[in-house]
Amino acid sequence: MKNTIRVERAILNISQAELADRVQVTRQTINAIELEKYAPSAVLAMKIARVFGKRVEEVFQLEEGD
Amino acid sequence: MKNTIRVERAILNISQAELADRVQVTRQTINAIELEKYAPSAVLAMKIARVFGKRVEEVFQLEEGD
DNA sequence: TCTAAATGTAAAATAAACTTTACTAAAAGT
DNA sequence: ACTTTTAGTAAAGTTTATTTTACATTTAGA
Repeated sequence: MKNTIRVERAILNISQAELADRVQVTRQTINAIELEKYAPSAVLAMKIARVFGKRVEEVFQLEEGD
Repeated sequence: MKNTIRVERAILNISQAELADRVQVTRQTINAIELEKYAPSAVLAMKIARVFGKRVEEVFQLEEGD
């Protein structure tokens, strides 16, 4: 699954650690998702989208293999 | 996490098995999510919402504890 | 340049999602 | 009433997400 977390973070100008803090996960979890090492849970995806003031589908996009 | 899968299924008039089939999981997985025994992955949540022609946030809602 | 902040990474452990098989019960159709 | 479809459940197993600790690298600022 693709995502635009890096771009959204840049817009808000917040670090991975700051985002992690706001959605209550570790910094490593945000890093792994941002680098697409794995896909988040729906709960986490929704929290992240909410921080960015966007819909889940605007931040995360399904890919072929998903 | 709450969801309106049952209602959306009723609108489309499809069974849990039919939905499971369309999003490529087992019937038990749909049943468990529908009964809120656990929350789906983001990938699955997006596929389910897509079947219903709705946004993820329209089908799934974060709760206090999430 | 020196330092601090931010990011990338990795291994081991835990938790949570999902599968498989299988059985029960309810609901709907005939 | 009988049969079929749909839904609920459960235990054991596999896979994936997330945490923890820790260290290395890059970026930015003073």
